[in-house]
Amino acid sequence: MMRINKLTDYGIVVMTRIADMDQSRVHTAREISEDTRIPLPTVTRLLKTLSGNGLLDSQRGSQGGYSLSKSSDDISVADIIEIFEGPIALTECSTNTCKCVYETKCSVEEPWQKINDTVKNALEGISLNQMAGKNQNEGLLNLSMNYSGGM
Amino acid sequence: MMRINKLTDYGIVVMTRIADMDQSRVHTAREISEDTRIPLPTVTRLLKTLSGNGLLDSQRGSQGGYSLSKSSDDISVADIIEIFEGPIALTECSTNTCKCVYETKCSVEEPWQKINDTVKNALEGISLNQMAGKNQNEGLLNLSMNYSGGM
DNA sequence: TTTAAATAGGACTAATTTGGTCCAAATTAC
DNA sequence: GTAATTTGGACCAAATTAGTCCTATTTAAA
Repeated sequence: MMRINKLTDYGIVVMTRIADMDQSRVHTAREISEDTRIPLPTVTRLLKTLSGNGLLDSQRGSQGGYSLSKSSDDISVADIIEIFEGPIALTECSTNTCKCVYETKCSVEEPWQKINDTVKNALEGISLNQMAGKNQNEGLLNLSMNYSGGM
Repeated sequence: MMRINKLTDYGIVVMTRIADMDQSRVHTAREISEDTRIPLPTVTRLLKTLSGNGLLDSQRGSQGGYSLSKSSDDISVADIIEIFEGPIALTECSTNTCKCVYETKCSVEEPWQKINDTVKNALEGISLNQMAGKNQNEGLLNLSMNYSGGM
């Protein structure tokens, strides 16, 4: 199905949610978990990863929490995906460091790079702002998954 | 890393290889395995899947083998990927049948579909012909993987 | 008509990845 | 000092993926 990972998808959900929240204060993991219905331990992990990679600012201690490190206009979907999945590369050959075994330069390398660039551009072209819609969308949850009936 | 699966990648290698071969005759699994260095049992499986899904014609029995079911111009990378991975859909929300749990129509749905369409178009836009290069490329092997040292 | 060379179909296992949870430490506001 | 948080990392279970193998069927040719 050529999916991005669930956690990556959750990551986007979480970021989108934060982008939709009051930017004047920080938000706790608990708050975000309740809003998104994603279990707290998982949200915790996502937020740690996101802040560890500079997409969120964190504030420790009581009254602490997370907030966007920059404007939602300046955060792309690609940014988030790359944090959870590494560089966007559909195959080994998509990267510039393709090491084909039997060819000094195999013929599929170039088309793959073209494909990959297209995909990458598509993902870089969508900002968090666009994802959020910047209108009310409470309790967003873009996955048809199992947090409805409690797995 | 947001990769397509290894088997899908192999599938593309195999199809590309066949596209580069003499179109006037059929080619056996053994022959393709030797050319690509992908182990025979795996190649066998790939070919079965590809022919079962109409991308290859097969001829049973002695002197049998596989050949492209249509011109390499008319086979896209997307065709191959979809056989191994199902419809191209980066997230559940990418499909038209997104069933968001808490929203009648969540806000991320539309951007995801846009992203997905872009990706899909990119993959549909590259024909096998382009992948093959249609010039000599013996023993192509576009994966930096472990069939050099024999696993 | 027998035999050898192929594909077809599917079961099975091992390896890897992913998803999800939990705990102890550090930090900070009150 | 205490309660509320994030930080860091270990850990396990579940799911997916990769890869192999066996048997049946088909066909060309001896």
